[in-house]
Amino acid sequence: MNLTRIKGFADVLPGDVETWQRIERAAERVFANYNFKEIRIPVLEKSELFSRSLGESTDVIEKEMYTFADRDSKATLLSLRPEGTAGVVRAYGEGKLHQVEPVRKLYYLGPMFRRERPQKGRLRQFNQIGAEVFGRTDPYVDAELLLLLRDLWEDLGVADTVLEVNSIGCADCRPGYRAGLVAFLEERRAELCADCDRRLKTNPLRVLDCKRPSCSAMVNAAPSILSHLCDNCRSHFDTVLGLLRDLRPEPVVNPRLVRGLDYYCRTTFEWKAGSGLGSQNTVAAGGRYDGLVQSLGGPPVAGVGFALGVERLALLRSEGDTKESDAPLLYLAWMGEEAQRWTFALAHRLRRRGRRVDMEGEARSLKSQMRRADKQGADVVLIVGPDEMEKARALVRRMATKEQTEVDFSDVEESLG
RNA sequence: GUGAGUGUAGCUCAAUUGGUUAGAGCACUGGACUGUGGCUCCAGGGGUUGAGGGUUCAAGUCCCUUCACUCACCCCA
Repeated sequence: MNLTRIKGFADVLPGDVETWQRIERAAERVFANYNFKEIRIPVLEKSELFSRSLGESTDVIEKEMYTFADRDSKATLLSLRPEGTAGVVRAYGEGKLHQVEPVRKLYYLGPMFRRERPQKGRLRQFNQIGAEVFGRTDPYVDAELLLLLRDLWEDLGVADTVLEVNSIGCADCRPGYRAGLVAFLEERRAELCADCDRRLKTNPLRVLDCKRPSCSAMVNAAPSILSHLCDNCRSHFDTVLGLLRDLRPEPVVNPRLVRGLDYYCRTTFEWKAGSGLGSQNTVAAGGRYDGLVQSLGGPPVAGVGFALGVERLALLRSEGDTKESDAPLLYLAWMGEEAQRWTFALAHRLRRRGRRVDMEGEARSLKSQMRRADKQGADVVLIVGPDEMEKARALVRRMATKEQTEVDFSDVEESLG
């Protein structure tokens, strides 16, 4: 093949699709339990929506977006969405959803696009299932989202996960903490790795989760965000933790957990896989973004949400997967053109009654047809050849028992439908 | 974007120091059984050795480029 798929874009072939359907159905079920409604939004938006939402200096905006000028207007740059929150926030404000009902619990699923180096669990077109709740500032929603995710793991049989939570404060307390952290790091600047030296200017909080041992050791001595939270953030976070006490596994408080996108405040979390994903092991992540809706021109309502990577979830449960079984298959085996015409018409009638039916299109030996019926898992094979056409009676073979009976043509539809 | 590794049939893998027509298992198709699945046996189809170029009498094997994948960074779901 000369024409192949482009780098970082994947086909999901039959056999793998079932895993996806299983995940999507489980998600739909769980979201319904928590009274979330689905929202569908475009994959293409004005670039400015993302840069204003995620932050100009984030990697996603600076070097990972698929951005281009529309054909008829060089002024408006468009981008394939790199994540879902910005678009949902936009739709929430644009649709004036807050006017009808101030609290909205929404979810979405679909492809996102980031031009990164592909590797396991990371593609340039990848799929996310995400949730956003607008209009609630209470800590109970934060906890509700995490419980919802736990329900989803349970439904899908995903074990061996770790939930890390943190609070990164709000507009009142974070600036003070940030200044203190920067001062602390400036003093030890010589010891920082090259990446962290850069982070010190662009996003100092990110120094906290540098994986290098030298930086990590230094950060241990750095001031912790959790001891600098204002009273409101402190009690919000404590309530969230209290509500999660019965979660298994119990959440790990990680004061160094910092999210990459600018809009987060207060509660942040990451749900990681213990094994099976390599270094890209975050399956779901999210947090609170109270100022975002308003900063994008919407009403002054709070927001919380998460996104989970469908590909990563699929990798976690690709082995020993219990696929949802298809309806039983009825296979029509025929010999001779007359029988073919008769079974073709019968297939049509049975399918309209909701039966899963298949048959060959070209003449094959009965043996071959039986073999294919078996391979496809048919529970019943109907055999019709010249003899049966003559007698107007079809042979019905039950595959599991090899039991074979004759049925009058006039009764076939009723007995198989 | 940086560094390293791996590319042989649909899948898992062979192929001597560079040496004949690149093999095997599984899978697929057909037959043994003129009209009966799973087991067995037999046969068949399927390869630009990822692609392009170079060295050589001769390249799956050596060199260069490129593409894809994997791992570690960066970053994120």
